[in-house]
Amino acid sequence: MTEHEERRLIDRQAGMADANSKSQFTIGDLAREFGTTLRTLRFYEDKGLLNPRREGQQRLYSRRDRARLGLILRGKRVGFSLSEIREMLDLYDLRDGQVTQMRVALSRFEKQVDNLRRQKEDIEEAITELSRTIEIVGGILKEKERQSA
Amino acid sequence: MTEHEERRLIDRQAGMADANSKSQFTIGDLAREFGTTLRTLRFYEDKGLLNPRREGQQRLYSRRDRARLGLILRGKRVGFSLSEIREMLDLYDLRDGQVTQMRVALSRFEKQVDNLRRQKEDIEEAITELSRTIEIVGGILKEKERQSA
DNA sequence: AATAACGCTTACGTAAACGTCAACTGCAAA
DNA sequence: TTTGCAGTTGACGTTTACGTAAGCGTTATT
Repeated sequence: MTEHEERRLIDRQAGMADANSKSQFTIGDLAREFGTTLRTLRFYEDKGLLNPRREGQQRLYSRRDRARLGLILRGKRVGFSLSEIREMLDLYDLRDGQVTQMRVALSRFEKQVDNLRRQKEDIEEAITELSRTIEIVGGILKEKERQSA
Repeated sequence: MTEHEERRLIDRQAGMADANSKSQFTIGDLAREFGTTLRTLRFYEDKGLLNPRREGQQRLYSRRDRARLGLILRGKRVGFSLSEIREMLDLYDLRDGQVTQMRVALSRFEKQVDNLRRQKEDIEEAITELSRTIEIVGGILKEKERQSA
């Protein structure tokens, strides 16, 4: 079965009625719930972000795995790379009492906010530059149209 | 000579006193003036963005080439990919009287502004989400510190 | 028995924009 | 003549986050 077909299957199913009551999840369960693909989950595992147990060949995800996946996806949304996320999760596993770990995370989050702010500024500058160009080009265009009229 | 060494050479030279009086430029001239590398200029040529003439083996850039390079770099700054830039430059070369060409460019610029606005929104959302997380984590941390005191 | 639904693995492909090497050539100054 | 600087041409490497292909196994249903 190709990934494409897999996705169609995922898309057309919804019934996650008991997602919170369950304590074990298949790879398909999680893909559906979080709107990702099987490939992605396997990829994350390959990168050491997830470690579901195996029932024979099959992956079985615990509630903890599921929570980790949630953290991974949030991390992505806010612009962390997978390797950064991995580091933080590893750190989280060490739990040296959590306080130190939380402090570390906190400072990374703050740094990332700075990054995002910088990116935002870059984009704003680009918008400004492009808008200026648009006005200039637009002006010339109008001029030309006036002449040819 | 490695790229690293090349860059050092570039960095330590400045004298572009006559950059505007000249009409011919070596690859090093342009790299210095625009703050890029030789490799980059060769790469752009490879991608069909630049077409300097040759004096034997050596590349010789005209003022027109130099202007094109300026456009390329502006295009990059505002978020166009090299292939998009290439298309627009090619279009520019056709000069069907320029008006049609300018209209095409104009609409692309406007689309790109939309893209940039969207990107900006995404970043703003990320900032919001991360800030919320920071507050939560920060709150818990304070709580813990209070307890241990 | 066949098909569907779910899962598995290996492994190559993709896009973007160059960086990094290697191995030369040409020219001028010391 | 030996450096040193400037330039040349391949061609492979890098990064990120998966997509896609291909082929195979397991259950449950039809």
